[in-house]
Amino acid sequence: MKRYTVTAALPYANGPLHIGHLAGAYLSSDIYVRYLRLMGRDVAYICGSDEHGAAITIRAKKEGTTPQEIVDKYNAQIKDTFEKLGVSFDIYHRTSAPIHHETSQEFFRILLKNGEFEKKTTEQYYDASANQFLADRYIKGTCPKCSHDAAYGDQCENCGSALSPTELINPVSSITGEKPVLRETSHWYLSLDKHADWLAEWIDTGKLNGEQHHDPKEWKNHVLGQCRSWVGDLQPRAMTRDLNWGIDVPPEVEGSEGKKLYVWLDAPIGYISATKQWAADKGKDWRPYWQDKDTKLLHFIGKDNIVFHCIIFPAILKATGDYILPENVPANQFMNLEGDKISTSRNWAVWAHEYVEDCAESVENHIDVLRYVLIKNMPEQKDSEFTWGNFQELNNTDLVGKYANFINRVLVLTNKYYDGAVPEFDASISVAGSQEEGTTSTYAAELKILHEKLVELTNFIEAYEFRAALKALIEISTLGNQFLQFNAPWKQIKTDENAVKVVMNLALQIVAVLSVASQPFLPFTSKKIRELLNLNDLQNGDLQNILATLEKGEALLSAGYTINKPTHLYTRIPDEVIEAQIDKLKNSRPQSIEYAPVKDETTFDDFTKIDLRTGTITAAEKVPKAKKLLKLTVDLGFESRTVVSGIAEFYEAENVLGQQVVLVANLAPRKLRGVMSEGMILMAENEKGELVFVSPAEGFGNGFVVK
RNA sequence: GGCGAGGUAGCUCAGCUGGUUAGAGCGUCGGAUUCAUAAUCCGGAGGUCGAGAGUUCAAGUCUCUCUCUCGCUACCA
Repeated sequence: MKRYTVTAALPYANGPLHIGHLAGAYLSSDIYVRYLRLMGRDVAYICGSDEHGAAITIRAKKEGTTPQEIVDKYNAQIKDTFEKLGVSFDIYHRTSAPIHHETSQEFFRILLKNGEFEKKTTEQYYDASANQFLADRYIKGTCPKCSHDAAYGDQCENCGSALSPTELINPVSSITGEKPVLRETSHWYLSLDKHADWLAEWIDTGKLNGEQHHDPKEWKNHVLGQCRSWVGDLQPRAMTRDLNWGIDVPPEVEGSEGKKLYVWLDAPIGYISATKQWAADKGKDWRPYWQDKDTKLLHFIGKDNIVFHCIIFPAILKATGDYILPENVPANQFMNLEGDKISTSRNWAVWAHEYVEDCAESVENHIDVLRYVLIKNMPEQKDSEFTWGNFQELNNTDLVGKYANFINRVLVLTNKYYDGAVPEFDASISVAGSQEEGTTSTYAAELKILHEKLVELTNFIEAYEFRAALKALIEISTLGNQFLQFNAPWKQIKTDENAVKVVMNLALQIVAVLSVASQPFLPFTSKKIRELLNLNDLQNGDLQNILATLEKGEALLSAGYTINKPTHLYTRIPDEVIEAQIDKLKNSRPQSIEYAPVKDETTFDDFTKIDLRTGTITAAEKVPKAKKLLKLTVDLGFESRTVVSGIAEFYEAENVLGQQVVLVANLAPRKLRGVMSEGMILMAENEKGELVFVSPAEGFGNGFVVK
């Protein structure tokens, strides 16, 4: 392989990063890329902000500002956070950049020219005063079937009929309240179905155009599973939208006015435009990084993005021609936090930018500690869990106890016995072996073992097994600790000074290896160890160099070389720091609960049209083939009703018997999953979407009016 | 309900194409040691591998059924 193009998922520029993001796509890619560079490989590490789409417009409206200000704010914040965390992108770009707009439009032009699009014209309602097309659910009107006057453009709530907006009588825009006009709108659909066959073969066998492109066994199980479940049923997908915040469809294309590119013809192409910008900045040619078959393309993402990176984007790349396809998409699953899902709206998260500030004082070497804990718990094969208790434990045992302690004891002894100089030694003197207590070994044999351990670590990285690689790193320090323990130089120094020189020289070589091997995982620590050893900062290719040196049986630090005095790389984290973080998390309420806005004013007369009655549930059963629905029988005193209610996630059928409820008694009946529902039970819903019955006082009686 | 991924020692997880007494780290118990940030090193205990059935000389590993968790999806009047 001549070169690598490594991408990390583009963060959406409408909020800050949390630990789940880091554990998902960014630390894994950063480890991999740092490793590639240390191996002297040619690599472009690409990322940037995804800055288009409706969510950003909506957020801008909510905050009373412009989309541009939103994306400027979060782009700057995210970029800053990545830098502080040591995520070593070659470029962190943004999709609002002109070069990206041009690149995306160019893709559109080529796809159009290649006949990959199918243009479909439909009539859609257009709100002239809001100056935009209206999505179906933003249109209200009178239902042609039951004359209900508040039917939505896709469905009538009253009779349950599926509608199309053009069927509505007297349609009204829910944005402005004005009458929308019908306008023809055309969109370009990518014919994904035409690509189904080669995609299926490519996913299943790794073959592309009859040649072996990659080994599917190297892909993760859950990634392959997802892909296979999608590739069987591919439909044409619209690649344009009627939006006002995004990339214009090329203006010379007929009917392009007001059309924007769909996010999947925008965001992933951001990888390419970012590469172009990076290449231009460096005076390089971008093309080989995306078009040369000797380039290995890798997408690091979270599991929510699998389908797009494994199906849709490859289809786009191949349909455009000239482009290479990803050789692997090592997607991670999700990281939970303290037993619960990470949630932005519930503010249940450890925010990266807050950690960077908060723990700078309380946790020594805090960035690398976080990196260590997140990598150690990376959700590689299944969802994983971050807890502050585990954070403390890993810091105190692995980093302080094993890793930093080993380095510290070597440096202390070297300074004590040899005034900081790497000792000369006699290679023929045998020492205790590091592998098992009571064995004897030689300097050369131990150096060989060290080399093997290092190779093992690199193999894990090559296989995208970063947790295992990190474990291998700690095992190198354990190897060192065992070696010291078995040889006990602090005793030996009194009896056999020459043997101690062999031991200490080798121990120093282990520290030197750690200074390099740590770099992909713990870059700040690596730099500090280099300083302690009085070595230069690492250069590209250094890992490859030390592997070659060790393989030849040569030392990394030569005798007589002088190192510095030790300092503590990590320190124990006391309980108070952890308790403070847990308190912070548990006391953090959502910054703003998203209360539903109060609806438009209504009249007393309108309100009295609704007939609310007290009732009691007398029978309940689950509706088959539905997760949320219970079929209930409600006693209204004068009659009994069958009601289907979406409460099965919160109430078991047997537990609602006898439950007193308030029922909307004059609601038009509607079929739900094949069962006719004759009314609606009133429920209160909180910000988490949890439902609870709204009930009269116990024993009040059935059939009475609620007003 | 459909599809996908998971359910392995107290905790966090490894176990590739089925093959000797099921592994690691942490925690726990016991011991050694003092160069080191009460860190290190050695040893012990601890699992009917979600449940049940089947295939096989042999199953954590394959098949079927069920069950729980997570994600996507349908369903919430």
